[in-house]
Amino acid sequence: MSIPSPLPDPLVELVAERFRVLSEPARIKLLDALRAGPASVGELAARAGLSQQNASKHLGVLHSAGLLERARTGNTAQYAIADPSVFTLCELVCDALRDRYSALQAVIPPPQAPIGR
Amino acid sequence: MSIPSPLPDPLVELVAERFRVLSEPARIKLLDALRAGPASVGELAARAGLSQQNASKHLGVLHSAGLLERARTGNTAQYAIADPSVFTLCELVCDALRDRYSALQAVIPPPQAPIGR
DNA sequence: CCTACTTACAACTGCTTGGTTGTACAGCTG
DNA sequence: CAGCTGTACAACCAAGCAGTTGTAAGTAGG
Repeated sequence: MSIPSPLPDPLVELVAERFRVLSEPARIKLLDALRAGPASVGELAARAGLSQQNASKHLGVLHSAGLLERARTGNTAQYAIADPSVFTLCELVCDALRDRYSALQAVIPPPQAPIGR
Repeated sequence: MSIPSPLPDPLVELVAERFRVLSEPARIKLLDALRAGPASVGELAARAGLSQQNASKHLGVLHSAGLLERARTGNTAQYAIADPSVFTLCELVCDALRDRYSALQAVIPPPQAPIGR
């Protein structure tokens, strides 16, 4: 374990910030869209079902967070994954969610889909 | 890869929600405090440097998210980690952050600590 | 029974931020 | 040069949430 026991405050902030960047459905969709490979803003917006402005905004957030790389080629901007660990994070969460809900499904007489906040 | 390619919307929501729960420094501190083992609200509040009400509130959030287990014994409430995967998540983020900042340190003539938003 | 203690909840405030709208800027094309 | 396309930025509105304050409920102890 290379992590100090009382997490220093600055590290706590950075970790929370990283999670905050990933806490938005639109950004998860964009990252998901990037699983198919690098693409332009318009292409990603289409894949994720977002407006061009909204996609650009969220891509900017992901880029400033260091999760994406940007490459401008002529008139278009190519975004690509800069930190592949985000996929590992998402997979871990998906596994945990699957475990949780399968556990729930084993307990509840399920009347309907468990989705609904 | 057991994860569908265009992530279904409900799953996207759940993943984002999980990250949102982890996107708060106070909650990261509480989880960090729980690395030393289960403890009462007051104890955790002290460890994390939070007020009792604030700690209770955030512990409630973590509990509703399924990350913590609650056990009331007499007058006190014992909270414990229910989903150890959160630690894996935090370690992954810490590693990624370390990589990122070491990469930055290799580029920048570092005048000072790179922490500072 | 009365007091002290621990936990949880409700109300309030201020800040942050997501999505939209409008627009500016840069590059390609004819 | 003019028009079109792709991208980014700024301003606005509305919703959500963190932290505080106050307090209620439940338990243990004298």
